[in-house]
Amino acid sequence: MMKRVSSINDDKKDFYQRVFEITRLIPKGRVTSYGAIAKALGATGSSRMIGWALNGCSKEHGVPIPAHRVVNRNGVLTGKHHFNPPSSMQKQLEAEGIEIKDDKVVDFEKLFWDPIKELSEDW
DNA sequence: AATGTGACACAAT
DNA sequence: TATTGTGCCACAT
Repeated sequence: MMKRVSSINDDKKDFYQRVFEITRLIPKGRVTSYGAIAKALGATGSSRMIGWALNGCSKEHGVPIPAHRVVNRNGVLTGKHHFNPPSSMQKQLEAEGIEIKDDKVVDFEKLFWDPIKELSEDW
């Protein structure tokens, strides 16, 4: 019988879990975008859901979710207002060596970490 | 049940 | 290049 593989699962419930997994996989000092994660999950165009999922990450105690490494496709820290304090997002990024200028990630393209590219190795 | 909102992204203007 | 409108899907009221 088919035991559910972690990679292939249509349960919506796992969608959030999937987002957490990928977010957790973001290497230190790197960033990714909501759209990239959505695409990696096969939910292209549903990038807004990523934000919703991450919104609950704060409540997922026990597993640290580096949500601060997720920004929009423009490299802007759009979700900083959901941190407390909001400035902590930039602070954490800077602590990892990421430079922030005007709420934007410097060299975003260079620091961008594509989940699909990484996941395609094993998945 | 319907409507509005949201941590986005893309096309058109 | 910047703004605006539309699509997307889940959740709150």
